[in-house]
Amino acid sequence: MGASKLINYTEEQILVAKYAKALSHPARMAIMQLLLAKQSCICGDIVDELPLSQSTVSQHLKELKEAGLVRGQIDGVSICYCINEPEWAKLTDLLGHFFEKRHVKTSSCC
Amino acid sequence: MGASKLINYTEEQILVAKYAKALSHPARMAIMQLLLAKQSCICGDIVDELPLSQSTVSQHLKELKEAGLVRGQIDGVSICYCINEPEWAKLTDLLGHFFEKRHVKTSSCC
DNA sequence: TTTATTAATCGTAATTTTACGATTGATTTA
DNA sequence: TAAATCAATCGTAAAATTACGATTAATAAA
Repeated sequence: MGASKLINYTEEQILVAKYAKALSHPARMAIMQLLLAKQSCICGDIVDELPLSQSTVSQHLKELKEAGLVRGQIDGVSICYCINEPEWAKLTDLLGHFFEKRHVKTSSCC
Repeated sequence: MGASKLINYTEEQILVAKYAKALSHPARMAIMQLLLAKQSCICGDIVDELPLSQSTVSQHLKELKEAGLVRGQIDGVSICYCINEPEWAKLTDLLGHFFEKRHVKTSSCC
């Protein structure tokens, strides 16, 4: 009965960390807010709104896509980006649960 | 007139990104969950619960402290860690607002 | 006072992230 | 078909992150 040493992290910890990492850069936050507000947006417009080069924005978009938060669809010469709604709902649920108002029963030690 | 190019990110984007970054590693998520569940915890016990060396855990704790999410207090030879409640409330509000259920008026483009 | 315990910091190496310009590939327009 | 447009990818450099063992500093116990 000593303290059992966790060998691995929980699925929840890994998943939340993954989402948090996707949102851990102001540029990616800005992209997400843009898409959440605008419903959809072509890549060029996103580049125009950010103080970064086209290739750098493309890299950030790739990270958001890889985290599953964003989807892109060809629209002529352009690519139209939008929120991946089911995944976003999943993230909302997960974080909503994690960040819900907590009850501090007693004052903490510090 | 043409699209105005953002020179900087908003305060909200920078702040949320900062919090997200603090939570963007499974070890730091594990620490936060531990403290949220236990109210407080001495450093050694956190080390015991994680599959990492003492120095690495200390580094993660430092990052959480620097993000303002966690506070530590000397307790004899040990250090007692706990959630920084006011800051956590701030984060909860901010993220709660950001991750609140959104209304998708029309189907997205992709 | 000496020894033991606890956690922060130092030094270091490997990996990842961030950013850019240049190039490529795909599609649309002339 | 040729030229133009748009966004992904490549190549690269600089910086940050992650991890560890070793050392240090501070307190407690012997």
